[in-house]
Amino acid sequence: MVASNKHFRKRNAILTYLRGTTQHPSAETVFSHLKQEIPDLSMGTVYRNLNLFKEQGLVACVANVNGVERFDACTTPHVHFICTQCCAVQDLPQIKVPEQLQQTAAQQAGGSIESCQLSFSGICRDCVTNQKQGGEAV
Amino acid sequence: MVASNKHFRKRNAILTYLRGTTQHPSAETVFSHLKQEIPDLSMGTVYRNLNLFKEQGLVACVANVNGVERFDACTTPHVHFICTQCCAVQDLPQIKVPEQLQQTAAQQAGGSIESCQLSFSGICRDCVTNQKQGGEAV
DNA sequence: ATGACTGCAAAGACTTTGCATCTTT
DNA sequence: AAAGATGCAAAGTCTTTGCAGTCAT
Repeated sequence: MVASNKHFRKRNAILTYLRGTTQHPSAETVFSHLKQEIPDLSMGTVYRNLNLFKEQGLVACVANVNGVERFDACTTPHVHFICTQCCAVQDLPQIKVPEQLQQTAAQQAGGSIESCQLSFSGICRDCVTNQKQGGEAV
Repeated sequence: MVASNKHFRKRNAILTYLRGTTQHPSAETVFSHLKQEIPDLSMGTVYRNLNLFKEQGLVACVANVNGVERFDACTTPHVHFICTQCCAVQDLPQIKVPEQLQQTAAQQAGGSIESCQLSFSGICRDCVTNQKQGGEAV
C-alpha cells in the first residue's frame, strides 16, 4: 500500500485535502475542489471515504449548516464559529470548554459523555465588512 | 383570531405540543404525535409551521441528530445532551456557558455573535442501564 | 371578495447503496 | 483468485413548495 498507489489515490487525495484546509468543507466542496485534479472522481467515493474516515476517527463532523454536514480533519476538540450569512465555519482555537462543565454535564445527564461541541453563530468579519461597504448604500 | 378557531387549530396544536414537551422532537415526531388527535394533519403543515415559528423566534432548532432537525420551544439558551444510541436530546438546565467565553469568541471571530450552542454527546442513563441489563448477557 | 391555512403530491437537496469494473496482492 | 476501491445511477431520507380547496373577515 503505497501512497501514490492508484488504488488509494482518491482516498488519499480526500484526506490530504481535508488535512490541508481549515475551511471545514462539505462533501460537495471536497468533491468540486478535487474534481479539478481528478476528473473522474465521483460523489459516491467522496461520501464513502468521508464515512470511512469518520469510523476511523480521522475526520469528524463538526457542524451541520443548513442541512449540510461539514467535515474537519482536526479531531482534537475545539470551538467553532459559524457565519449564518456565508456559512463559513472557522476555528476558535484559543477557546477551551472548561473541564468542569463536562463533569457537571456527566453528573446531570447520568450517562457517559463521549464528546462535547461548542459553536457560536453570527456574522463573520468578512460579511460584516461587506455589509458596511455595500449593503447600506442600496 | 380565537384560540379554538378552526383556522389556527393545527398551528396552535403544534406550538402547544412543543411547549409541553422537553423531548426536543423532530418534525416527524410532532407529526405522528398530533396525527392521533388530528387525523387530517399533514407533514407540509408541520414543516410550514415549524419554519414560521423559527422566523418568529418562538421555536429553535437545537440539534441535528443523524440528519434530522430537533426543535425546542424553550428559546432561552441552554445546554443539551444528545444520546448517540437512542437519539434522545435532553436539557442540562443547570449548566451555563460562561459569559466570558462568548466575549472571547466575539473578539477572535472578529464578527458579531448572535447565539451559542453547547451540546454534549454520549450514552444516556437509560441506554447505559439497558446495556448493563441486557447487552452483556447476549 | 380577499387573504390566510392546509392537504396532497411533486419536487428538491443531501446522502447512501447496489452492481459492474478495475486494481492490487 | 480474492479483496478492496471506484463510477455510475438508482434509491432513500428529510424537507420544501405549488396548487387547489377551505375557512375567516
